[in-house]
Amino acid sequence: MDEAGQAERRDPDTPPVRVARIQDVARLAEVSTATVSRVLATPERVSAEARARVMEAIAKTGYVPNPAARTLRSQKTYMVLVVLPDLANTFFSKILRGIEETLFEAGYGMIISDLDGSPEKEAHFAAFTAAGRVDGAILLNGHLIGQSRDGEGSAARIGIPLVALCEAIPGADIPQIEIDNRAAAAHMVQHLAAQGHRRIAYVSGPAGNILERERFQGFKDGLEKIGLPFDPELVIPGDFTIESGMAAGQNLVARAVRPTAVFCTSDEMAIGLMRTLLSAGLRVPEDVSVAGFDDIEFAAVAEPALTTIHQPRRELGQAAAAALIDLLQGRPTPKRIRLETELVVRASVAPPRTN
Amino acid sequence: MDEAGQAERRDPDTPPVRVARIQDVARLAEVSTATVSRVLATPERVSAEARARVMEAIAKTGYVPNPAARTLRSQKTYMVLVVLPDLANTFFSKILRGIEETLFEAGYGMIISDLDGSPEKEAHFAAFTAAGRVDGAILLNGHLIGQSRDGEGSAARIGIPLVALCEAIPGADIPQIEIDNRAAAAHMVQHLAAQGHRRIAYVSGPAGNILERERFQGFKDGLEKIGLPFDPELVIPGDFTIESGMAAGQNLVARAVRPTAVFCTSDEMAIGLMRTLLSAGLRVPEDVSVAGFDDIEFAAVAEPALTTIHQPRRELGQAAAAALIDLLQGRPTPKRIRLETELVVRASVAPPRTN
DNA sequence: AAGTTGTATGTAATCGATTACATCAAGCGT
DNA sequence: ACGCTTGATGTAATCGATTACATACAACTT
Repeated sequence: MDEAGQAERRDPDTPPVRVARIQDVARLAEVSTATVSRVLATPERVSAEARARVMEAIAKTGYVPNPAARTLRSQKTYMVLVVLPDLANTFFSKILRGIEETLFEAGYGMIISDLDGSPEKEAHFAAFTAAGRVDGAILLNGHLIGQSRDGEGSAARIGIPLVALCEAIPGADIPQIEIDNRAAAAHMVQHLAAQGHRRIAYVSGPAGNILERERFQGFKDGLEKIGLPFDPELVIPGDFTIESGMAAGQNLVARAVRPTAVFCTSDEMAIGLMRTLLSAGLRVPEDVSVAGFDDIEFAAVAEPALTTIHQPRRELGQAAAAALIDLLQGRPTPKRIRLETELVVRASVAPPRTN
Repeated sequence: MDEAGQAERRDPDTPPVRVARIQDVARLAEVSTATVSRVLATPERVSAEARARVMEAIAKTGYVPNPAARTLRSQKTYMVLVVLPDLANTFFSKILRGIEETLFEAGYGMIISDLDGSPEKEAHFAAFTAAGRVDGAILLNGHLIGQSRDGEGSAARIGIPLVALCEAIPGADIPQIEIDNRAAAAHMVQHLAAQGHRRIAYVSGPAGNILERERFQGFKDGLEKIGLPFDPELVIPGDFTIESGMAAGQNLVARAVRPTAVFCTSDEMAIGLMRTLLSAGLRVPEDVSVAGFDDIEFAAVAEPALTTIHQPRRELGQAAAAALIDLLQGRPTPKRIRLETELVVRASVAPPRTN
């Protein structure tokens, strides 16, 4: 025999936990291991009597199949990788919960990878998937793993099922779950215009980001629809974070001629921006109206409460997980799912002063 | 032979990805698989020449060890389970990031389980750990898996290394990483008193929660130190959520005699409470001072900016992960690590009006 | 020179499931 | 009654690593 057999794992006072193996169940139920395996995988192919005996033996022994052995043989991990750019970002947490819920119900576990802007980590996770640690992946980061934003990727070749969530991945032939960012942004501009605003600033997301591009397009669509010219002076750079929102606020405060409304492409930026405006003695919405995007929890309790675009985050997560599961189990999957957004009107937007 | 050999995974247009196996590396390097394995695990036990050949073969083939096979044989998963009560709670995200960072550097992956208050899920994850899917677990939920808050648990018997983070687990002989909630709460009360407050309300966490118990003790400690009587009337129930903070705000608004300061045991409650007060026409801090606990990102940008207790969340996560890794690798681990908190003074607390 | 020790490597058992294939009995058509 | 299908079950190969044990050889001792 090998080694010390079933030695305790660490030290003598830890009871030597013997987990039941399929052999133990088979012996107890007086069947072969094949039958036990079949009871779990394809119960209809086992006689009722044998099935009952096996089930009883499983209950008695507390048998749980060893996932490593199962994976090794069947090449299925029942694990899904979720790749996201920043775990600490509020926006993702509710999405993650939606994903987790749906995966859990289907018997899948979730492994999270926070890319953290590090190519090194990305390479690691590319290897991760390649090594067969997961059956599939949900990508929230807007590009394939191991692929530069514009270059050729390796993840597609890895050949595990992928689903893109929120940030569509151009050119990738995988299911995309998203909202209509462009239409939602246009909608917001129209709302601001309907309140009487004519000088509307735009606080952008990070350059190159697909959400940013779509929302920016929507911003311009909105201006066009209401017959306003696009003024590059009114575009303020941001990157979706609170800090960049505060910086954008400084930018505004420093201006001689200020816009009457500011459309921030994330709630975090809107809240940061409002903070700066208020600290500088400007009032929202009396002096400047502010609108956000996402409808995170804090949007409703900000002061003033934030007018924004509601994204069904939990549902987005659920839909992505469901799509991936369909893919994994060989069911047909729509290539694109678009969930509805909603304009949420709160106190941070009001008609401009008419003086 | 078995089945269809190395058939493509899904459909014919997916290139049949052949991942290199240890055999392939061994053949290419003209050594046995044992030597390849040793190069990876104990390079010092392999001659320099053989090692070089193997390394080259690994690079050439892009070999990555199959984790399922490795786990099956060695009983090590290089996976850690993180159990938390609510993934959607802002408070946890930065902690998770700290955990992930440290685990990643040590070559461990992270599986997240959102308990979501469901005993069913808990049972599932107890089985999860029992089945050997993870080497260890970090518990943020304040009790052992599969154990009721006061009852006997099964997780301890499962025998995998555990670490408790934030919510100490009384009676469990495992490393606990936390802050001194009691001292921090007392500190805040003293700060409020130093500003001149004498009627200080307390918005509690969920009943029975260990954080709540400690902070409540600290609240009473603080009162005692400054010679104020404890008044049960000034305790308002909450559960750490924004919503409960808003409800607590209603409670205050409805009172004839209001406290001059409110200490909320979470920032989320403080922000919700301020929302309600402001909506009711009360001013913060002019009419009521408000203090929080945690120092989440939004505390600094709230209006008014929130005075609170800063918790080093990332560091807490890192410390917990490091402790678990020590445990997993057989190094000695301190039974209790307490990280420092800091009182962050912002605008939401001011001296009470003297009229 | 024989014995001892140590180092490097190979051989093959092993981890615990899944599953292709073999076997066997019962049911059925003719 | 004979062959054939169908259904239930068992046997054993297999997944891809790790690692106990065996072996081979070089370097020292005495």
